[in-house]
Amino acid sequence: MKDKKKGVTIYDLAQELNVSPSTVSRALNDHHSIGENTKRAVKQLAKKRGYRPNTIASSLRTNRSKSIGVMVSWINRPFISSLISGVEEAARASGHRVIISQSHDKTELEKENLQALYDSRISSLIVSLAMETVDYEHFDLFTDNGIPVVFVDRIPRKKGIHKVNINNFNAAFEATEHLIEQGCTRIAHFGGARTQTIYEDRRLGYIGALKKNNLDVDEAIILQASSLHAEEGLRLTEQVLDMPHPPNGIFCANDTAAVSAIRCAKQRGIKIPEDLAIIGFNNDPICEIIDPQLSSVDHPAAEMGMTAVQQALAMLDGRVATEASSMVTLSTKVIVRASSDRQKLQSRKVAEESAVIRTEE
Amino acid sequence: MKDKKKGVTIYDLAQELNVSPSTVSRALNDHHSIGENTKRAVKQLAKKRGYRPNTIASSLRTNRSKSIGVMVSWINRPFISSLISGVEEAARASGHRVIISQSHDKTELEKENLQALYDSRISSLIVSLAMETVDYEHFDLFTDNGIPVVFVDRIPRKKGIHKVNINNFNAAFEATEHLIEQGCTRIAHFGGARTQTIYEDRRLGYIGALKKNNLDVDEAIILQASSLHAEEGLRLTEQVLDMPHPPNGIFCANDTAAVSAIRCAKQRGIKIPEDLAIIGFNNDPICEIIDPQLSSVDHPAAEMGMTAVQQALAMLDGRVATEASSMVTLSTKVIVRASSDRQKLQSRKVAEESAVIRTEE
DNA sequence: AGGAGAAACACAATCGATTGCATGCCGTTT
DNA sequence: AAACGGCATGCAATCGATTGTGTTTCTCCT
Repeated sequence: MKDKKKGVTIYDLAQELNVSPSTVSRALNDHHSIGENTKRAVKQLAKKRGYRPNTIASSLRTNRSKSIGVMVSWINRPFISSLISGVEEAARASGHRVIISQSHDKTELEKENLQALYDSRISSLIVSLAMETVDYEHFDLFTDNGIPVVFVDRIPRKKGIHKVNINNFNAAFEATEHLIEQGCTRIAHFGGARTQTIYEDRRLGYIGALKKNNLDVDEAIILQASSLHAEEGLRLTEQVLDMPHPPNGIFCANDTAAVSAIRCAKQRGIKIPEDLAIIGFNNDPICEIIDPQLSSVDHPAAEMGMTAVQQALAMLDGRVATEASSMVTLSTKVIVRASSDRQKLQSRKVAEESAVIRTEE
Repeated sequence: MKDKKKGVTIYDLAQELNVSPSTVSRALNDHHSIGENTKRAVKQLAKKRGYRPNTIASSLRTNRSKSIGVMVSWINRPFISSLISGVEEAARASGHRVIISQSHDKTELEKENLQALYDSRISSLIVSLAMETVDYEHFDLFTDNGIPVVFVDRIPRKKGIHKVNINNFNAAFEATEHLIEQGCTRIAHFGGARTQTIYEDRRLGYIGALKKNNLDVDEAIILQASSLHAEEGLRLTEQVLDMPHPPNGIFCANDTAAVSAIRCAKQRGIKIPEDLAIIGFNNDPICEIIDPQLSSVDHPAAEMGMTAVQQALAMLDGRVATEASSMVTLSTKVIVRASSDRQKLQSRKVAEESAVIRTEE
């Protein structure tokens, strides 16, 4: 009975009800100029016939598609995949599609794929920058055309943008201070590319904690890698442990490097946390797997993704001006585990900064 | 000088070159009926004016969009996120977008989101089933309308479909036989929902290996969980270790459960691998983190994603008939690590089955 | 009673690219 | 010289929904 081949259009419905397609369209969109009876009849028939709106046609006409672009470095990383998971959930709840794209941490690829996303007429864009990226002109393509851009996690060092992040300075400060409380007097730091604000902020937070507690800031044990993967973590750990005066604590800007540090130290027979206390960042699943378990700073990854979507939607609705700037800061927690727990606290220390939304300027 | 507001269209180009829009369209698509000079002129001007095709308009007219839908259970899982990473890469290389969707392992959500993907006019669909899913009628929406569907990893128990997977039977067989070679005489198995072929096949492979080696098949130590997460792994491990005659080997259908098994056994002072040898499945990053390191079966996750895209594209091009069925089987490796290595081999055993593409029937 | 105004709907243009069907032109064949 | 065929291009319809601008028909008010 039912036509399977072609989809039902508003024309089909219009014909069957002896009204015009425009009436059907308006009825389905709850336009005020359509009578209640008509609306009811249209909607009923639409359901009966299994009408599905052609989003392509709608997009063409309105020049806006219900899709959100997501640009990240790599999808297959714990933090990023959780973030995207959150984005997908929030997007779906509001009837949006999610189009993903990877930059592989390369600016060139970021640019290319951004162009492709633009060509797809995405309604808004959520971005975590490629590690390499230091200038942000390629995002003007979107902002100049009124397409909301929300930066997440790896955000530009720039004013006048919309962003969702955590307070990296504070988080690093607290993580470092935790090590100090555990009696660490000489703390090394393994950071990422300083061109990325998150890594720079963590470095500054770390230094801030040292200074507040009257500890020396020794540049020799403040190391950075362009990519903090396992091998780099190993290399950096060996470097500091080979020093005549090695550190008794390490604050790593991610968990991957911290795990490498633990493994390297264990292999050398160094006791963790007695001789060397270690804390990471991200609270990846591996934190609970490694022995001793790794202390870390917990990120609300999925929540960041959902919040970013909400910000983007608010801009689309005009509730937030696209030209303005905004910042949502989510809270973090220092999770204390065996790798840094010299007093066997086995507890959690909560950074008392709750989520804050504020508009700059 | 340049108009920033509105995009350049083929009409703009046509006007400037004093040709018709249809000529411009054909020239850009390398249609044979357009002269070489004209093509050159059109393409040159297109580049000069920064022309970007309106994919929406094109999609409306042709009723096909260059986008691939991906439906998975959860994005934030190591295997899945690697798979998607592969999909994205292959899709981008062929000029396609990737739209993602999560089923959260629930059939109901899978159906809803599938409908949304259909409404988005995706050109093809790549699916890893929700754990719950046991009937597959909701995919007819695509197959009946000529939209290629490629199943990956968690595939239907059904003929006449297109799929990309691994040989789960063989992989499980080899993993189990590896444990037997290490001297295990009583091997437990932790599996997933038997309604999912991958878990059923692994179970059968495990049983096959036992039988071939004349070992008893004891249903009491063949356990399954609807979702093999960490807590379930712990529960199952306790269950078998509490038995009067506990196993001396465990083959887990995923690494998460295997890690739980290791931790549980360690806590009880059971020696691994001497008293209990353990092997997992997936070769997640945690395998190298846990102590002792976990043996596992390596999946080519990203490659599976890329292959699935290639299959979908082949169907779109007509190189593979949509109504036919096909299967691409990728190779797996048993990775031997400390958790099962009683002879301190520290080597890798490679399943000698290389990638095979074959068309059924 | 005359007109203002609103309620409810129809008409037709529009978004930008694609494509079947002409059309005009030139060269070649018979 | 008529006819045919192919090459290069133009014309106009089309995809399905949206929306500005009418056009009715009523109601209400002074």
